[in-house]
Amino acid sequence: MNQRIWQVVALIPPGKVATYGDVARHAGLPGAARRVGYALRQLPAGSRIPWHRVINAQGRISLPAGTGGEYTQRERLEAEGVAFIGGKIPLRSYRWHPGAST
DNA sequence: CGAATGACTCCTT
DNA sequence: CAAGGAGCCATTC
Repeated sequence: MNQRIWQVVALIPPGKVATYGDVARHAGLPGAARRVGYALRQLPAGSRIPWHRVINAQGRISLPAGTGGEYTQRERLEAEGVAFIGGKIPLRSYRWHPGAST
């Protein structure tokens, strides 16, 4: 199941982001946004899963401060071209749409 | 099986 | 915009 979520997260294109709810929905788990966070938490350190492209519906980083994860995620996103406006990401522009790549 | 928890989301005030 | 409450699903004890 986690693999299911990781798979969806893995196909998120760079420079774009998706919300937990969106990932859950595309993973076939509508309403399981929490499951996404849970799965990402179980995500191995050596995984190639761009978990940093997953954020909450507020366009903000949900990672708990103290683990430094919030910092890493922001750094990675900015490195991919994602901008933090007012401390958050404008989902209106960066929200990932499956199949909308081309 | 029952109760508690969590990288969540939506609605109302 | 900020804060509070309820719903959601799976994992863990």
